[in-house]
Amino acid sequence: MAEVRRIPEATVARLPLYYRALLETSDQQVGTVSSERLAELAGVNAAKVRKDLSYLGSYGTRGVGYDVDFLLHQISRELGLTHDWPVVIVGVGNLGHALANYRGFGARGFRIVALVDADPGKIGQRVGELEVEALDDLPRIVGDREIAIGIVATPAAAAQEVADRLVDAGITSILNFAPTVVAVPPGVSLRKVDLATELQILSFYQQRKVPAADGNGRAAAASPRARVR
Amino acid sequence: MAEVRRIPEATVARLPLYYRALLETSDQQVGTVSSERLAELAGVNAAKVRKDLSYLGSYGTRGVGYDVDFLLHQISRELGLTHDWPVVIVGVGNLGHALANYRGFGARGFRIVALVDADPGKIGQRVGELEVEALDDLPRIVGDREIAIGIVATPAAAAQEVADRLVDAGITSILNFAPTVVAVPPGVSLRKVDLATELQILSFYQQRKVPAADGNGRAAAASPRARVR
DNA sequence: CCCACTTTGAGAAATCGTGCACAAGCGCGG
DNA sequence: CCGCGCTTGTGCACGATTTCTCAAAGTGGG
Repeated sequence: MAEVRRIPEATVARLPLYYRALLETSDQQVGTVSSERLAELAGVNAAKVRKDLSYLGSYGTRGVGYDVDFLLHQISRELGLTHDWPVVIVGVGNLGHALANYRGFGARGFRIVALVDADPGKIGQRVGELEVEALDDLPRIVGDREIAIGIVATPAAAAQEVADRLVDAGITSILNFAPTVVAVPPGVSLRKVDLATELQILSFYQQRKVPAADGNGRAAAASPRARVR
Repeated sequence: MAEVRRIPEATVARLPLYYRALLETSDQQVGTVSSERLAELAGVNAAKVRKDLSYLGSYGTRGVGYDVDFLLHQISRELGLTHDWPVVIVGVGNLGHALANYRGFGARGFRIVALVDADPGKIGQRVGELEVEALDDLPRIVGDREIAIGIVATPAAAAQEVADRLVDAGITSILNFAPTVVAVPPGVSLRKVDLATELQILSFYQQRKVPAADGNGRAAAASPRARVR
């Protein structure tokens, strides 16, 4: 078998965008899309779309475009969305609760199959279809249900400890919502979603828009500058 | 006055990490930190820390390190955290609700001052200290309370429309939680937080860890590869 | 006061990502 | 069967980011 194609990280991060754009396109009975159109839907430029897709293989047809369903299938396969991934959420506070009920995991492919919390008071509590289980049972839960992906939705102080336990239990991909840096051993993937950080980044650019605001705000019409990616 | 220092986007995205690390350090009565130590806390490498901080100015002391409180102040100022930013959340569903109650906006600097929803059934409903208001009142709300930052927590289908209304109302920074691409005019900053995308990225790397799993899972021990940033 | 040691700040090289430009390939009409 | 128009795939130049490296600058001990 051929060696595994190396796909740049930046490209991987955009594949989900294309995936979503294609899903919408597919719903509309359109047979093919051009890189131009796909770029518009995904909010990037056409050259980037073509380059990104070329890493997956030559799936387009010159003069025509990409077959929507075929490309959709290829990207699905590449992203590992052809089968379901069971997911465990640790931390059933405000955020964990919202995540558990969140229908918008958009494309399927992910299914929350366990909710875990350290607080004995929460164990047994029902959330939707699930019942909150004990943190100490993680190894059994992860093992029995063949869970590979864990979501950390605890307070910052508990995040590292929880991540460690997830890894010990056999989890190899972690999505961290706690506002803190978490370290994981090699071989374990980690991504983070951090509200405070995002707001602070916005704040940085926002601040630069108002040239001389000293305390009150809205000194002048926003200068048309600074675009955040 | 000197021209505005240009700070690379990648650096801006890391400033919040340093900020948080410094906050923790400051709590511990430590007077100075080295780039080495700061790097450890922020989960990056020391050279990067020094380069990043050097964009802000020469705030360190050779042979000693950085004065924690002084650096903290400089970064605060740079990020615009020296004053409060009022924030409006649009969409009071599961997610909006959780965000409204979320205490973990970590460092202060941001205060949710308005909740808005399009559903007449939700208007008037209380969430914490706030009362849900009508989407149509956005211009007044944003104007009166001098809000510059808006959070979109609606379903994907409504996101673009809501973003447009936010912009019309005078918002110039948007944080989008809806799983869809949103376009904004120049001069408006936009960042997104996308659960589905993050999970799909994890899935991509996760998939590559299990060499020959065809349907069942756990074919072998995870190969120690693929690190996601 | 000088020396050894530590740590920053920044030049320079290496790597990564982006966008342009265009040749190559494909479908369609004549 | 040929030529035209359209769109992909990709080489290449450029810009951004990361990493390496080391001189400069400060501290503390003798």
